[in-house]
Amino acid sequence: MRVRLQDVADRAEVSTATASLVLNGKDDSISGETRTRVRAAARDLGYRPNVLARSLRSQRTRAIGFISDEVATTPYAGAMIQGAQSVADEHGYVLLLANTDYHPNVEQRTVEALLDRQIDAAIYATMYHRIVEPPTALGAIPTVILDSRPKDEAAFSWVAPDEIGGATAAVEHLAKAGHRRIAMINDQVGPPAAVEREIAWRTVLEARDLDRHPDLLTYAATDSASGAQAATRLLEGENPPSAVFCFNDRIAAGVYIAATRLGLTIPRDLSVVGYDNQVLVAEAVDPGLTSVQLPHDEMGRWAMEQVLSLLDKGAGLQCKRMPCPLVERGSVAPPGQL
Amino acid sequence: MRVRLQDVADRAEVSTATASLVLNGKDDSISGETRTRVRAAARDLGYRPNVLARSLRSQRTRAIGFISDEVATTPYAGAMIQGAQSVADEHGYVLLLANTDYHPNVEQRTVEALLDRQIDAAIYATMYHRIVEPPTALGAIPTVILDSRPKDEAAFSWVAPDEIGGATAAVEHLAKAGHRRIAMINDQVGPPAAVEREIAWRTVLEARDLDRHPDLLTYAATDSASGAQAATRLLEGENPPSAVFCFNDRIAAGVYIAATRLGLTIPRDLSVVGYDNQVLVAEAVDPGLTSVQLPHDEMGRWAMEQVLSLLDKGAGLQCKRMPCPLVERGSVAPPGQL
DNA sequence: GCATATAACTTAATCGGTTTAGTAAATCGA
DNA sequence: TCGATTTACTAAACCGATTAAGTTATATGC
Repeated sequence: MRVRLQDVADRAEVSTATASLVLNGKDDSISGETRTRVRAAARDLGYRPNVLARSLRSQRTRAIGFISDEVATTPYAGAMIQGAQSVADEHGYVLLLANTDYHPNVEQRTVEALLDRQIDAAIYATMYHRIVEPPTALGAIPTVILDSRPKDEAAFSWVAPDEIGGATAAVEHLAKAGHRRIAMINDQVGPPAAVEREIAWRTVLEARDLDRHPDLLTYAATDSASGAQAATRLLEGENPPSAVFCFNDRIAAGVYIAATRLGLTIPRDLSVVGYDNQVLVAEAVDPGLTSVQLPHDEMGRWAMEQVLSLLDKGAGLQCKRMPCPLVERGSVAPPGQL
Repeated sequence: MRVRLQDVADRAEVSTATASLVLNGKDDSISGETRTRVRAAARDLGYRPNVLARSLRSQRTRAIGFISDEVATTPYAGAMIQGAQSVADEHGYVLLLANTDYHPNVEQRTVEALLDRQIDAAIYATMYHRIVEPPTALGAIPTVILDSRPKDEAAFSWVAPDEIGGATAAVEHLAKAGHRRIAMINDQVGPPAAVEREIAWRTVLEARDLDRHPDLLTYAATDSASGAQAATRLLEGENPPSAVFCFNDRIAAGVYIAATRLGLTIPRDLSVVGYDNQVLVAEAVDPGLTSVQLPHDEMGRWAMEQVLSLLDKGAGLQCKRMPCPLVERGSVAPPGQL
């Protein structure tokens, strides 16, 4: 059986009230002699407070619900949990995990289960950047949206990747290398990330007055096989690009496959930039893939920090676009003389 | 303010005792009329029990601590959390996350924080298969080890990948394709997974009386660049293999890179099998990499099921080697005439 | 007709803390 | 010297449930 405050109080020959006051540092009116006696008793017995009991009384659990659609889809998205978890830990908070499985009923049930456990606040996370509408039950507690944007942007604090910035950096990087025919292979499903990256791509083409032939934009599913198909279309077309900006690294891997099959060498004959900076993919290809990094860890940390400042300081809502840095490897070179 | 049992009782004009009995189905001695009144009141008010209060009284929180060294290293290891989480969810349990950061002090602190919250049991997980010694504090509650083996194998329930089975399947697959010179590139650090996979490789070579030249075994760090170096050594040596079994997919990706640079085509000139079945890597290369899958999701589920049966049925300790199935893609063919 | 069993509740203790209000003794001021 | 503070504690309420032990009215047995 665990040691209770009562046991400490007994050993120090004081009441539980006194023991509690001492151990919580509210001991202005406790004599020094008693203080040391209580502390010694607690130490000797190895006393640890029962957080449940304390929470029941104080109406604060120091637990944060981490609700996400799933944990494991995108490999490095776990870094968001990691980031959030470590900030929570630094402040003596704990993370309660829950999944929605992309299903409103499950979500409803799961959010209620967390609220039943009296979580102080919640992080509503998604494994990829999209537009979400958190369940109304979460209105009862501070909630921060992680890696997505709420339908009503003014109702929540949120953090999402700066897709425009990341994609702009990628395309600028290609343009600065001298490319004038920069194609894009985008996600055919068209999530917000795809829309924004496409806007950025188009904007750079216009700003620098590069080739804007409609053939330069094509779509694929987000796997390497589809990426290879799309790249083949581009490269065998009438106006093949000298560089390709891809929605993600898997598509970019497909571009490598297509290029090799067509006898093209990267980066001599074709430059490629991906998105996500999935190290596993980016380093599995030769030469390494230059890619834009999604700041999962930073977003997770930011979200938790925002949660805590909503809780502690009663701060106001905030939203943040987290920068997506370009990670250079070997897949970009000046255009050749094809 | 949340609706309390007291509010329900008031509305139904009964005591909280009666309300509690009705809502928990222990209503043998409650009249049908009262039953419906209480249930209606609960429904009308949207009553949800305070799990904290219930747990304090019942001494069971239905919370399981999930302690791991880190969350996000190996991309798909998050599938372990996912597996554990979904089983927990099915049984009305919740997961409390904690990290050890591979640091004994952090581990100590973090485990105590979980115990202070009165978790019913714990899963002690690692992001790769190794030998662990969980903190003694965990002796107080049922604990299952996930993706590792305890130093004292009889002291805990545990589940780890069946490395021998997986590696045997991989090497047998190559042997059955007709290869007699099957090399292995193993992890130079030598974790248990590496030791066991090497034993399996050697055993198949002996059982089938294949070439066992010492040059056929070499070591690398577990990234593609090191894999490429090791593969180059093998392929430029005096007795190049016709097939390579790699410790993991990243090394295998390096083998592709080396092969291509040496003008060899996979699988015509060289067959390759990896380990981990990291889809991102396996599909980023051309042809797709045949690989052995680590059963993260299944192990996570098994661990949680074991935890629950220790809790509910007071079952005994168990340990389990989870099968690692071979996933065939296009990197294996009969040996050529080199 | 009276003790006893049963039905249908309620009272109050309990889980393990925190905190407000209160008390007794020591100290102070005039 | 006596009321007013101050010091150093403690008693008891409280958080929101669960549950063992009563309580009251009605039904049953003989």
